[in-house]
Parts: sequence; structure tokens; C-alpha cells
Amino acid sequence: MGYTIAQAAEKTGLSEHTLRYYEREGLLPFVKRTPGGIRSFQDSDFEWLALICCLKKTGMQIKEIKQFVDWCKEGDSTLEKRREMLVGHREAVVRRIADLRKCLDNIDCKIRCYTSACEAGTGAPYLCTKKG
Amino acid sequence: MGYTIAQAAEKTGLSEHTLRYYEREGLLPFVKRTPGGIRSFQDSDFEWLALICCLKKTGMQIKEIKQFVDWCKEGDSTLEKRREMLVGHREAVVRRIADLRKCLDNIDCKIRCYTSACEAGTGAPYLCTKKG
DNA sequence: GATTGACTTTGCGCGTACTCGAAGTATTAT
DNA sequence: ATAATACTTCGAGTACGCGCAAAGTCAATC
Repeated sequence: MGYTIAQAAEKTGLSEHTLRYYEREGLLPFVKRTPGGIRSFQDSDFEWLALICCLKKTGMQIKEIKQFVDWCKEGDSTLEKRREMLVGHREAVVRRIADLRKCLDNIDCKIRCYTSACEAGTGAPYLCTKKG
Repeated sequence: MGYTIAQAAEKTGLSEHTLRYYEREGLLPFVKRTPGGIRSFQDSDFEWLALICCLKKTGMQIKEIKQFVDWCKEGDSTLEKRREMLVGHREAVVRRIADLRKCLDNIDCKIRCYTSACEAGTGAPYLCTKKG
């Protein structure tokens, strides 16, 4: 027995629409069907979905994920390529996190400015964009 | 003298398209024009742009940023609201960074699997989605 | 004063990645 | 058997832009 699309949506947090969309785009070539044509997600499929979600959430495009999936289907000859793609993506995620951290510092500084301004009851919006 | 849109694009790293789009959406109500109708960005404008970029890069939607800008135009009576918005957004950014970190751990684990698989010359794609 | 050429303006359309809804049919559980 | 769920297909909408074209602006030559 497998999971229906509704159960898979529940389990992954994705919508049924999105799951069908991902399948249509070639990201889920492994999902089995019942003789009647109904999708039957297996336990092992959720590991794949977890990776796909992980790549997606960290900003990888559908096209790139599809490339990765296509390479997987090709077999061991593409192991190196796949590894390189993951390493490259890892760097991108690290840069993104660093960027977010920097932005967070700016936001924190702005919040301090607003805290002072709120106490004073007035404050120039141009104030304090960089230094705390 | 101010900066043309091309110079502003250069200085901010945004495209001219994006700058015009932001203005159209009400994010840049302060940008002056020459008598001929050409945009003239002032030095002070770039501080605003820096904040807008910061909010945008951390995932705030155009609509929300517009709300913030509209509140700024209303004056000191909206100081509290603006501060609350920034604080709320700050939490969201913190959550996002934590989420990215978790994804990064998964990717790192996957890379380790691929490194082993590459050495062995073979590897199951289902392998190791969570534990290292 | 007119022309040249670089730059800007507006506006429409395209693209990605969903997201939603409805129609009309098939499948499945009770 | 009937109700609930799933299927595909279609179309439309949203967010955040990019690309291009036609027209307008501006400063400097000729």
C-alpha cells in the first residue's frame, strides 16, 4: 500500500497541485500508479521528496533539480556531476545565509532606531541605516 | 545634481527595470525628476534604497514594503506600527536562517554520501537523506 | 540652429514558479 | 450503490521581474 496524493501532500507540507506540478516537470519520475491510474507514493519516495524540498527551499530552480533527477536516472556515470552540483549549490546556500545575516544586522540596527524614536515620540525615517 | 537611473542602478546593484518597477509600485515616492521628466536620485535616497533592498533580500514582499513606506509618509503617528513590522520581520528572517541551516546540514550529508559513492564508483540515490 | 548620439521615458508582453478553481470523468472505500 | 476522492485538462491569477520598441530628453558638435 502506498499513500494517495492527499496523504503525500499532508506528509510533505506541499499542496496536491504542487506535487502534480513537480511530477509534470519531471521531478518525481518514480511515483507509482495503481492499475486505475491513481498515484501511490511509497515510503522511499518521501526521502526523494525531502531532498527535492531541501534543494527547492534553498533556492534551486526546478530546471536544475530536473537536471539532477535526470542524471540520477542515467546511473553511476553521472555521480561526479551530481556531486559537483550539490557542492556548488552548498556554496550558494552558505553565501545566502551570510547575506541574510548581514541584512539581519541592518534590520536590528533599524529596530534600535525605532525603539528610540518610539520613546521620543518622533524620529526621522532616514536615520541610521548602517551604524548602531 | 543627482544620479540618473543608470548610475543609481550601478550604485545599488539593482537593474533600471527594477528601480522603475519599485517606483511604480510606490516603494520610492521620494525620487525627484528634472523638468524634462528624468529621474534624479539624491544621495539620501540611497539610504532608503538600502533599507528597501535589505527588506526585499530577506523575503519581504513588495506589498508589505509599500505598507511600510506609506506609514513613513504618514509621519510619527505610525512609528509603533513600523517598529512592530520590523520586529515581526526580524523573527521571520531568524526562522528563515534556521531553516536554511537545517537544509544545509541535509545537503552536507548528501554530499558526504556522494563523496563515498564517487570513490566506490557506484551509489544508490536513495541513500542517506537524513543521517550522516 | 540643427543634427547626432547617448540616455531615458513609457508601455506591453514574456517568463518562472507556483497557486487556485472548475469541468468532466474515473476510481475506490464503505 | 453511493459518496468521497482522485484523475486530467484548461484557464486564469500572482509575484517579481526582464526584454523590446517607440518616443522623448539632453548635451555637444557642426
